[in-house]
Amino acid sequence: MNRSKAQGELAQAMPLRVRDRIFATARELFSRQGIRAVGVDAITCGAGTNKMSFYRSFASKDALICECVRAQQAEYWQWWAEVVAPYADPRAQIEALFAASVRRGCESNAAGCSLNNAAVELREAQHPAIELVRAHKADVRRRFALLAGAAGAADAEALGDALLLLLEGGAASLLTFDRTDAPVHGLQAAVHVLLDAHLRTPTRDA
Amino acid sequence: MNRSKAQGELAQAMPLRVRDRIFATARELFSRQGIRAVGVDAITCGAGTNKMSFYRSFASKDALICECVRAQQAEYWQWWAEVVAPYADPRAQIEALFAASVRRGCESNAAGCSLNNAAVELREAQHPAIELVRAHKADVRRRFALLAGAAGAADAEALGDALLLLLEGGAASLLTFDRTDAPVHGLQAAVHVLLDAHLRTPTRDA
DNA sequence: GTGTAAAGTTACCGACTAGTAACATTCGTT
DNA sequence: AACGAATGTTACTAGTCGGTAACTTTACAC
Repeated sequence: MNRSKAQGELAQAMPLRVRDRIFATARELFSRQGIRAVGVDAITCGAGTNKMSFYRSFASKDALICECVRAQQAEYWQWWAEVVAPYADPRAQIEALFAASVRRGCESNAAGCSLNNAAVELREAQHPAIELVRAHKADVRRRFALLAGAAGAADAEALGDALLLLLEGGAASLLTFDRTDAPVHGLQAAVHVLLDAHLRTPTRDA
Repeated sequence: MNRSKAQGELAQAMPLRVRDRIFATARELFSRQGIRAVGVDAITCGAGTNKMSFYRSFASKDALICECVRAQQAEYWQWWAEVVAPYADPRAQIEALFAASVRRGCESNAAGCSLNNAAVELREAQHPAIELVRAHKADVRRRFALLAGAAGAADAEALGDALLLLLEGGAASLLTFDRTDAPVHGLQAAVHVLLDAHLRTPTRDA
């Protein structure tokens, strides 16, 4: 009856509470195999428990999905804050974000942006998780525009959007390219060019 | 018994042959609702026919998916050729491709790149369609590098990859942003900056 | 030890899925 | 008229899915 028996391949060194084990397993499986491809049974089995315990912790699979999206979003902003923290210069912060993003993307098992993937898998329905993803992406866009403005860009929205496009493109490129030579490795160089163009002569003729 | 009876909402003004109607309906539904979300019954019903006729025309749903991907790929290159045709200058061709891409993305009902969406929905399995998507994306990357080289870029791979990243990012941005103000509208400006940076002083010091 | 809360077990429901068998019908060609 | 190919119709299999009911077992607190 010990939890460490071999039934849950993912259940080793996991949080004690069943709910947390289910949640961690779900995030892992969702990101690796996709939301629609992973059933409730697969999650509970992977967490070393059973379906009834699942429905005692979550109202439905959809509710679990929403919670996964919220967690992803929270961790993203935490990651952002940590990456940005060592730098005071906005331009340095931007470059650090992209450097860390390339690292993160290539190290992760997941392909692409898990929030975008969720949006793809859950479209057509007005699935509640999609609104969360939309709101998050709008937040990221706003943050990039703020950073671009702080860096001194004349057109902060334009620079911010260009950066966002590159970031999304980098994640998307990991969907179909081998991470060892994916186009995402050209991200930083492209960002550098964009920053140079938008931030040149910051306080010359004003 | 006339095909024009109301059973197939999509079956009006469609090709005569059942196989073609099924194929057209499948592509429409796949791109709007997703591959996994659309069942064989929904396709055949939308095409104004039935499941048996489906399996007389296609070996399986997976085979149909592969054929849809192949068609998408073929139409993409045809679109590319038509967009590029009016221009002789490689840089003008690149800019035309992005201008047309923004137009295409904002006019289309589909959100994002349908091939990327397929890769998201069919991952985990070594689904045959995914190899087609991979190969196609590698082709696009190669074509961009060739174009960048023809335009006179010192580092054609770098410019080509940067362009590919922007293109993919533009498509991805349509997944979660309203197409009226999605970041994709900044695509051409960003491309212009990148081209200027990579193509400046083309034959000066060589 | 006893009570209580968390978790495990088994069995089930209804809906949906891809795919098939057997048969009936339409339609164009000759 | 007749033939054959394409298509429609109905019914079915077997599996999976999300979700639930009723009950049993564990573990911890007092």
